[in-house]
Amino acid sequence: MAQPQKAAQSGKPKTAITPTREENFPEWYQSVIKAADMAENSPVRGCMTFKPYGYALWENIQRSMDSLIKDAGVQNAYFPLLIPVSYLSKEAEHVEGFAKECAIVTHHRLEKGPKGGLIPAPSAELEEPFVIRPTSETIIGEAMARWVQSYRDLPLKLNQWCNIMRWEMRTRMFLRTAEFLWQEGHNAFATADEAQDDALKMLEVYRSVYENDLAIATIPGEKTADERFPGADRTFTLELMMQDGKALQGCTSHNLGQNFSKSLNIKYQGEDGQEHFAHTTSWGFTSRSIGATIMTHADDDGMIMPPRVAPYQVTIIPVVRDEAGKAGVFDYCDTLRARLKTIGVRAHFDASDARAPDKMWASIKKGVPVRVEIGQREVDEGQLTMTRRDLGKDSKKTISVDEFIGTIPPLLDSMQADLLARSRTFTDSRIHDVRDLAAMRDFFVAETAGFARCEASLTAQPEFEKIRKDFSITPRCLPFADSGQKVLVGRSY
RNA sequence: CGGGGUGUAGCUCAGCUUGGUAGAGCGCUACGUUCGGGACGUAGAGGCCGAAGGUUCGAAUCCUUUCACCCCGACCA
Repeated sequence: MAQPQKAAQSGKPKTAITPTREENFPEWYQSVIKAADMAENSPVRGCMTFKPYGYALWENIQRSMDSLIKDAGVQNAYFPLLIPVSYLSKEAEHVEGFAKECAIVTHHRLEKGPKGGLIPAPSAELEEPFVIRPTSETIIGEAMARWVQSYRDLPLKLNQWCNIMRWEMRTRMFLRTAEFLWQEGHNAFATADEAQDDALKMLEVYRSVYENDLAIATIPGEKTADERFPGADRTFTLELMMQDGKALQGCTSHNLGQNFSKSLNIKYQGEDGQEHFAHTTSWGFTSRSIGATIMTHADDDGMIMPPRVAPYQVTIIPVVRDEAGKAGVFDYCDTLRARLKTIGVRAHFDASDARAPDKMWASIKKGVPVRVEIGQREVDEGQLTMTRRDLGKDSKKTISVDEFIGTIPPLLDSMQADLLARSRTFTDSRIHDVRDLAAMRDFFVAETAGFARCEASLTAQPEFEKIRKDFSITPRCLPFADSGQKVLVGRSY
């Protein structure tokens, strides 16, 4: 657990999280997650446990995204976790990048082994093993092939919320774990144009969630040929800039053309009476977005939740001096909580018997947007004392409850806007134009440099490969904003 | 999969070189005084030292094997 630094010893301002971002960004990141009680590593290799507070954030993200997906005319469905190995073989061309890191189910029963303990029963070996889905392209494609007969069956737009398993070599909480949560959309269309429009339309859904809900500035663009999904004609992405200057791929939306429909046999009879292969898209957004939210907004005192998706938007902390006054303060707090609920503000009344300062720090580390403190003083005056998490203790002020109730919704909105503006300013400030590869090399000497933007043709020069290796950088995307003429290059997660 | 590191209390770690039967801080429990940006005192609970073998009168400590995790690479639909 991160302990507060003793200011007297260190001579630095006291921070709730150690180390600080500047001292050690990766360790700071882990500490923030722990201090906010969002998640922990599980006993299972490479997997993590979403604790209630972290899962509540995911649920809020999910709720918002799900609504936008449905608005786009997509229906939710659910397909099996286990996929017959033979299905993966169907897309032999993509197996290279696809099936290597799968978990495989080979037995259907356990029995007592010779050393005690349970082992897979040799007599219960499956004739055809299953893989635990690393993505559901094949099994959904198999269904689509049966469901699509006529052009009247198109477009067919399906989405599923589920877990995925990829046996990743190196894992990091939220950012890359062996098992993770996501949604995967799989749409099929009659024409190439529709599929292309769709890939961009779903990317726009993701942009909306990142910017409007998570308050994270995005850089929409297209992946370069080297970076795109092997089975895709075109891959679109939102690249995000984290506080350490590294890129995080926020999501992907693929125009798969007819590559998958041909290998999975998704075809339809057109108005012309002829058979045609469908044009498909796939698009995914994962629980990595939580990692992005942390690395974008959190500071050296812990998490900062964007109000729109914050599990709690307000924490109410009672400050009680003696048992005699406790009931009155608690009633006052609970009444406030109830009033906030009626105006649609998610409030948490911390009635636990922890000490008031500990409750305050818990609220800070969890990143609750607004902290309210209520003691006998406030009760007597019909007031409350509030502090904004993003501005810290200097923003502490005492106002009437009525004023608070009247101003809290717009206040949360403006905090949301402030966070996005801050993220946008930061992102823009770390993008630097470079004219040539020598300038690029100079730029990346700084560990936290950010992104270099240059003519796309520069990365085709042989010397680029060397820079790429020397600094562990990759082309992140061809931003739409530059009409695909320029490329952003940076370090990434 | 290559290179390095670590497994001892819920957490972070000391002890291991020079074998002698378990330690600290934080956290937790109880009581008292406290309580508005991280309180303090007193008294407690809590560990077959990652696992399996071996050496020894005796192993957290030495040897062998094995498993897991972390960091740096490679990988990352």
